[in-house]
Amino acid sequence: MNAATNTPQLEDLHHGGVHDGVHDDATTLERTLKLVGDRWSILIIRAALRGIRRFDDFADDLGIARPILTKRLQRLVAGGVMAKERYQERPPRYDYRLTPAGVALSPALVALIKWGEHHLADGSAEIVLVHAPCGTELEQGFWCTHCATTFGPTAIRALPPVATPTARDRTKS
Amino acid sequence: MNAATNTPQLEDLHHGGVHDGVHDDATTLERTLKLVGDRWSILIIRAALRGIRRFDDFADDLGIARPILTKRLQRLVAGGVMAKERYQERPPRYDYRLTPAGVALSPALVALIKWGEHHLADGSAEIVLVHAPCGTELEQGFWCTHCATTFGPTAIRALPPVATPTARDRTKS
DNA sequence: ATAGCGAGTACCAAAATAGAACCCAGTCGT
DNA sequence: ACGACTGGGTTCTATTTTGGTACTCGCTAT
Repeated sequence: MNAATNTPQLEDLHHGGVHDGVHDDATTLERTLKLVGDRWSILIIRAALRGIRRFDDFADDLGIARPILTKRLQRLVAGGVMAKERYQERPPRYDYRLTPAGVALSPALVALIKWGEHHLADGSAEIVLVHAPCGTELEQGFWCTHCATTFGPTAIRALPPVATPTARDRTKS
Repeated sequence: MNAATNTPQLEDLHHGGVHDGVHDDATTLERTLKLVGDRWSILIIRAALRGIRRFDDFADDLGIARPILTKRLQRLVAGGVMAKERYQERPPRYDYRLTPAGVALSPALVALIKWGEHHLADGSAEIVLVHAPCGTELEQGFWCTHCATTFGPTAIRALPPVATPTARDRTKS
């Protein structure tokens, strides 16, 4: 097997690999990306985190075509990320707000923002994310409660919850 | 962690606050999403982290149509996430591997994986990410080096880098 | 010479996206 | 009472992006 390559050790990020041809390879990541892995969903979530709730405000703020916005919002609602709520009865009006699951996407958002600011910034960073109470720039990373230490991506390994299926092995020669 | 989920304080995630209507909103996040914000790029990066390097192997592993793969790889290369390298001279052969910037996307990947496992898992988690040295499930989050504490998304605030209102942003009010 | 490999392209059909206009229920100003 | 307005969409068409299969091209090993 091709274990222990010189690459990062995240090498088994989706546990199995060898599939009998079935596409149950629709791993959680793939389904996650189906839900939020397009050019708009993340921006919608960011807008929602900024307090935007109403259809027209999303449309204005994002510059997204309205039919697409409709579909995205529906998908996010179906996926449990946002909830549609009637905020006013008389003329029935609805808005969209993040569910706790939606707010839980913040780490991903932050990771993308920080990555962009670091690796894609034209000139200097546009924004800096800080710890609100003290104003210090926040760090994001991994830590191990057992070792009480932080670490980088190369110290990550992915395990299936129970067993250890072998890594996909495309031994050619 | 995240108390008060219905009033996230990330409300200023891209510093504008009150929106000025201008579309210089091509913020870094938007550019980041243009680069990796589709259904394949993240999966390509995951595959690369698993050690996949060659065109055909990406194609096989992901089940992506080859023309799309070509475009995605080109885009990732152009964006500095991956590098195309000749790994053999005689019949000139190239492969693609992550740059450090590409590896730096791991936090985003991990955030998405963990979110999916937590909020989208059909049944139970498919994989668990662990701290390789000790095997303990990793935590991901934010910390403040000043306060020496960890915190959740509600304690995040976004600031413009120097608090200088970058003239173009002030043009409206 | 021919079969095969690796890394793509060419070509076409199907789907998603963008943009603008339109719809509908309710409400407000006059 | 009547038209304009508001909020939250839908319909329509044009364009772009995807997906799928087949093919090419340079090279090598048989």
